[in-house]
Amino acid sequence: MPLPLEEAFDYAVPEGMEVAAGDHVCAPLGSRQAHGVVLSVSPREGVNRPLKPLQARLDEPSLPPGTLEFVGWAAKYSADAPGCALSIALKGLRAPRPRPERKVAVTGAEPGKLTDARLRVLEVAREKGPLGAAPLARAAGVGAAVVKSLVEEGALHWVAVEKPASFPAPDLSRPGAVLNASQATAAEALRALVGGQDGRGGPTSSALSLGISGAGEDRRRAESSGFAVALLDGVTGSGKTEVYLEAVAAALEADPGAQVLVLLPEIALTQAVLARFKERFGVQPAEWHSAVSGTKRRRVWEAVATGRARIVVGARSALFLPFLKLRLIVVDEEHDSSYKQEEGFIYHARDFAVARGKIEGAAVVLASATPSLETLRNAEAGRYRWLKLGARHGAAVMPEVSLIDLRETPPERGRWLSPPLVESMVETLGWGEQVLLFLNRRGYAPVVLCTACGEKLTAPDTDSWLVEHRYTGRLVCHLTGFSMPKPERCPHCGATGGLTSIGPGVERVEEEVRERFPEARTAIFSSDTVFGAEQARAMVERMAAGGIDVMVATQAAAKGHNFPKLTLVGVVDADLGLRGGDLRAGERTFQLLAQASGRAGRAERPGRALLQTWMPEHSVMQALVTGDREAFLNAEMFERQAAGLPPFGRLAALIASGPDPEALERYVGALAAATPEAEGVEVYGPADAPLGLVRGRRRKRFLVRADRTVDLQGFVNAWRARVKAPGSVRLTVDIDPYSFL
DNA sequence: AGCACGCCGACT
DNA sequence: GTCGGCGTGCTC
Repeated sequence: MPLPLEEAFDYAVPEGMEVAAGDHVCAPLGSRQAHGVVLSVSPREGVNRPLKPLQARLDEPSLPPGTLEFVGWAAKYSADAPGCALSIALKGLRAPRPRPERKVAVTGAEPGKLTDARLRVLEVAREKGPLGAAPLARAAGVGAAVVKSLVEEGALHWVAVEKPASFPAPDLSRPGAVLNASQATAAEALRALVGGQDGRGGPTSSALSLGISGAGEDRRRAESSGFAVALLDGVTGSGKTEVYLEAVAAALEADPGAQVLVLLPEIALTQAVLARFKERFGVQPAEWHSAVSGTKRRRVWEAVATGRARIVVGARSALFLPFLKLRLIVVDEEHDSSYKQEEGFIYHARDFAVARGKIEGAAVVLASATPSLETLRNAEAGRYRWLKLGARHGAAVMPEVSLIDLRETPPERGRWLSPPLVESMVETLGWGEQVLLFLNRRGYAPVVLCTACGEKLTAPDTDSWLVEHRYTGRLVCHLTGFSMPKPERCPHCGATGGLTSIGPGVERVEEEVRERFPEARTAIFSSDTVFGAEQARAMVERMAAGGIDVMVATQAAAKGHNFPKLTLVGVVDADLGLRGGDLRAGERTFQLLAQASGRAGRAERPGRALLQTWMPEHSVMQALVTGDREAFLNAEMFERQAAGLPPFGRLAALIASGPDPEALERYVGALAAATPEAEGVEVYGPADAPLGLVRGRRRKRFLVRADRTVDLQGFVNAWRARVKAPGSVRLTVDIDPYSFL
C-alpha cells in the first residue's frame, strides 16, 4: 500500500480473480478500501491468521518488475517504510484520468429522410471516423442542427474516444551536432557503453556499496546486462549535452523498445533544454517534474509504463517512474545538491540513479563540470568510466578569476560592493558590456534587528531569522514559508523605529547598483522575482539580447545560460557557503562559484570573475584563482579520508522532533542510553538540531559515522527498534545527509 | 495516509 | 448533559 506502513500486508486472492506481481488492486484496510500493488503471489501455506480478500483488481498499467524491485530497495536504503517509496512511484496515478472526448460516428442505420446535407455529413463521418460534432458539421459544410438530428434519429451515435497520447517515436535518422575531437572521443565511448560493445557487466556491487547485493538472480541479471557507470567530466561550456545526447541516440538505436531517462536539477528544466532534445530527435520528450500536473502527469506515467514514452526528461522524482525497458539514465549536473530530497521520503537521486541502473541493467552517465567527491572517488577507483572533455566548445576561454581581499579594500559602511569591484564595473559598462553580480541570498536583508532591545526577528514557531523582502514589504521565513508585513514596532520590546536591516540580499545589492549607476538598466534574477520557466526564459532572453546592463542574481541564474556580452561576474560574498561549517561547505562553494564564474565570457570576448572574500588564502579561493581543481579536490579528499567522512565513510542523521519538550528529552535520553556497541561506528549527540524549533516542534539530533564496511541501515534500524517512540515524537532518519540543519 | 476511538472545553 | 477539538493508535 502506498502508505507509511512498515511492511506489505497479506490478502487472500478471491476465487476467480487473476493477479500477478505489479498489478494494482483495491484492498480492505480497516474500515476503508485502499489502493495497493501486488508484490508477490504465493500459495496460502502456513498463514494461520484469517486474511481479508482483495476487493478488486484495478485496470491500470502494472508496475514492471524493475520498478517494484527498485521501490523495495529504495525503502531499505533510506531506512523508511516501503509504502513511502511506493507512493512516489504511484504519483502519476493520483492525477485524474484524461476525460475521453465525445465524438460522433456512423451507426450504419439509415435516417428517416436523406437530404443532401445529411448525406454529406454521413459521408464525411464514414470517411474520417469519429469526429467532434462541431468539426463534423464544419467539414460537411452544414449547420450543427443537421448532425444533432442525425444523432436523434440513430444514424449517428456518440462514442467516447481516448485522446491519443502524443508521444511520437524519436527520429533517429537526424544527425547529431558537430562535435570537436574531445567531444567525439567521449561520445564514442558513451555509444560503446550503451550500445553494449564495451563495458557490459562492468562494475557490480562494489560500484557503490549501495548495498544491492545478494539474491543470485538479481546479480545474474545485472551482470548479464548493460549496467555500467560513466562520469562525463568537462568544464562549463565544453559541450556535455551534445555528448550525452549521442549516448541517448545510441541507446534508442540499439533497441526499438529502449527507454532513456535524463535527470536535471529542477531549476534547469526549462523549455530551452527540451528544445535541444526536440532539435536532436524531432520530438518533444516526455516531461516530468513538480510543475507537471493533472492529466498531463497521468499521461506521462501511463506512457512510461507502457513503453510509449521513450525519452523522459525530468527532475529527481522521475527516477521512480515505471519504466518498462530502461536502458540509459543521464544525471546532468550530478553534483547539484537539489538532487537530494530532504523532506518526506529522503533520497539522493544521483545515488539512486546508479542503483536503478544496476537493477534495470541500464547504463548511467553522470555529467558535471564540478563532480562531487563521491563520484570522483568512484571514477578514481576505476569503478566508473571517466570521460574528460577538453577545452571549451568554440573559441571562448575560461574567465580570469581574481580575488578581492575585503580586509584590504572593504566596501564603505552600509555598502556591499568594494572599490575594486565598482571600478571594474565602471570599465565593463563603459565598453558596453554586461555585468552579473552573484549573491546567493534572496530578499533585501537576511536579518532584521531591533536596535532598542537587540532582538533578531524570527517566526513565532521557528528558530530561523526572518528575511526582509522590500519588493513585497514582508518578512519571510525561508524555511517554512511563514511571512508577515514588516511591523512598525519591535514585536519583542515594542519600540518603534528601531528595526534595522542587517546584511545584503540581492534586492539590496541591486539598490546599491542603481544608486551607483543610475544610467544602468538593472534586473534581479531570483525565485522571488522570476516565477516559472516562462518568466525565466523571458529574463534570460532580455539579458542575452543586451536589454540588461547589470543583473543581480541568486543561484537561480548560476547555470546553463549563455550571455555573449557578459564579461564581468562579481561574486558579492564568496565566503557565504563556507560559514556554518558543514561537511560539504568547501566542495559546494567551489562548485557554485565555479559555475557562477563560468558565466563570464562565453563567446569570443574574454571574461573576468571577481570574488569578494575575507579569506583569500582559503583553499577554495585559491583553487578558483589558479583554476587548479585537482589540488583543491586532493586536499579535500585527504581531509575526508583522515576523518573517515564521505566518500570514505558513511553518515546518517537521526532527528527526533515533537511539540512536547519533556517527552522529546525523555525519548532522546532513552535512545542515547540504548546506543548499540558496534565496531567502526561512532554516534554523536543528542544535540539540539541547528534549528532547534521548526513549525512549533523541538528538534534533537544524532549523527552516526560508520566505516564503509558497516551495515549502516542495519545499525540504525536495530537502534531505533530498541526504544519505542511515544506517539507525539517522530524520528526521521536521513541516510547520507547533505544538509546539516 | 485515513479513520476510529477517546478524553477535555463551549454550547442547548 | 452533548458536540467536537485533535492527540494516539491501528490497519493484513
